[in-house]
Amino acid sequence: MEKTIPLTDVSLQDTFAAYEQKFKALADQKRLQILNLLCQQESICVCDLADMIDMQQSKLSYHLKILLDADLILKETKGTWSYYTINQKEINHLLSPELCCLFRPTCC
Amino acid sequence: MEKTIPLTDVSLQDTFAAYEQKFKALADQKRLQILNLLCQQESICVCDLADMIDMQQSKLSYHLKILLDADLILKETKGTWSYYTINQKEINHLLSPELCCLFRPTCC
DNA sequence: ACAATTAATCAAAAATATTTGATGAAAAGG
DNA sequence: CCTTTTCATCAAATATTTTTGATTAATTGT
Repeated sequence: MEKTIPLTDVSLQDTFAAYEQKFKALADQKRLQILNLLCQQESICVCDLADMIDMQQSKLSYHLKILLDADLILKETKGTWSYYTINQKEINHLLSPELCCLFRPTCC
Repeated sequence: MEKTIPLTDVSLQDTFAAYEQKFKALADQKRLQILNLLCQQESICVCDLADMIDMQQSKLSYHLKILLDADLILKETKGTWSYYTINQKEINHLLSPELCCLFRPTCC
């Protein structure tokens, strides 16, 4: 007979999988620095950000994609420029008020 | 001439490094499941936990060490048993109230 | 039309993290 | 004592993530 798994456990596993992706995105110094900057800046384009954190463009795009896929940042394209902003709602849902000054906007 | 870095930036980098470790510890489904269980249970020993999540002992010890090193859980040894508890203070410092039911104790 | 700029993507290499099974140390119980 | 239980640690194998440099596509300014 097959091993059965309670339905509630299945959806809990899905929940953990979703949080895994978000915490993975947060689990990197460089990405935390990016969030910290986006948190103070309204919106920044890739080339400006590359200057600010001294990181080559392809590497920065890689890290931005990870944050974007985790829904922690948002992207708006204007012409050849890509402007990124922090996803305030998602960050606030995830992180404590104590982390507000570093990563949560509108807080301090 | 050497490139100089402002002092405040140096300590910001240290802060990001510290959070990187904590978010890395959270960035795994199995570890989130462990935290979720510890959150409801006061304290659990390794062998009971191994049964609960169906994971071999050496693997579980590996994951527990990562959570312990990140200060997200605490360990107390009694005889041959190791009992682990959630580090409520640290978890509360890190995660939002919205995540209370999954990972923050005393909340729900 | 052409050259330059912006940024995403790709494949290969390098670096890290995880899994596995075995071993060892410490304590418990007969 | 001797056997069993509990749990941490180790080295090797595997898997995943990150970095790098090159290429591509779209757009801008001349």
